[in-house]
Amino acid sequence: MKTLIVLTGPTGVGKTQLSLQLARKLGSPVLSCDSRQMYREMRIGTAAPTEEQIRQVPHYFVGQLSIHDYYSAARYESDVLALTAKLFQDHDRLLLCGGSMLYIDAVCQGIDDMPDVDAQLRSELLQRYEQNGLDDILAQLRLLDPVYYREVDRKNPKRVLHGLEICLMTGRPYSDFRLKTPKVRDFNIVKYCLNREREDLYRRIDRRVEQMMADGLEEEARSLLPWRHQNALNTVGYREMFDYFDGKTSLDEAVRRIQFNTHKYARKQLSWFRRDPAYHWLNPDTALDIV
RNA sequence: GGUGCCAUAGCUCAGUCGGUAGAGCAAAGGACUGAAAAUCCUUGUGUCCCUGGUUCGAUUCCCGGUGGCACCA
Repeated sequence: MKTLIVLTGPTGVGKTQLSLQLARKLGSPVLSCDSRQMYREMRIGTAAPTEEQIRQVPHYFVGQLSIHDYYSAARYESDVLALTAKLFQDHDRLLLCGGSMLYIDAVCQGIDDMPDVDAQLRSELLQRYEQNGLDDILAQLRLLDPVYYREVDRKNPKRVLHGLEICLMTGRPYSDFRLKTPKVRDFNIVKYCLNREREDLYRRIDRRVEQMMADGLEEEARSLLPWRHQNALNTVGYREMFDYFDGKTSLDEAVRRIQFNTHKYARKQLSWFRRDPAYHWLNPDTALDIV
């Protein structure tokens, strides 16, 4: 039986470093699971693996997209499954490493079958929401899908909007598609989550942000400014720089806010991982012997 | 040395016409199925700088002290 080893943990905990060592030990490439390192224009601000690191160990799903491309957790699921089907032919164990929670779950449990969102419908609904407010959207969702209306977080525009999108696109209630039935994979999955003392983690994050600045985050962000409204750029490290370019903050403030927002993101990741009892929790400094 | 202003949550500050106080940020927890580094929800007891006075009652008013800032010498 083939095995997929999932290595995750909050941002800045040391996944990349460990994944290189583990991959070498396993003789596996790294299947990256980071929804932002996939964009080739965003190397510095996402702390993507360097060319040198990629030379040491082959990586998939790093820099394969442009910020202008549409992508989603569901596409990631099918891309990864297609790849593992191929790679498992001459590997017994493969390493999947990254911190994008939903993407990990998409691979491990699957995502219910549902049509891709139509870009035009999305922008129309978004405009309607901005003009008329969420109540207008909610009212229609209530008519078209009372089941989801009851369950959904009615204060969360993204959830509400997406529910209505699917209803309008398919003519069927969103809840008909949203079955939440876990898919069974034809390989084993072993899940590891790295963690550190909170203070230690934050210190590493803060230092990493300073390193990004030294590596040219400001220039990278400035070069992407014309496309700031692309979803890919709605990302910690870029938004704060855009605010700085707008004159809303000083550069020092922008850096501090990147650090704080990265702390927040790390906490959010931990809260997701804690919920999943399948994880084995590891200290990054002593984790090498798991394989 | 003189005068003025300030001293309240980890930080920046608001406020109490005298009845022991609240925002933003930080921090902490949670939700999460095609935008997910996104989006959304919850959590605020702190010698209100110190001593004394007035008062039933002072963080609030008054005297003095300490520290900071500004201006004048």
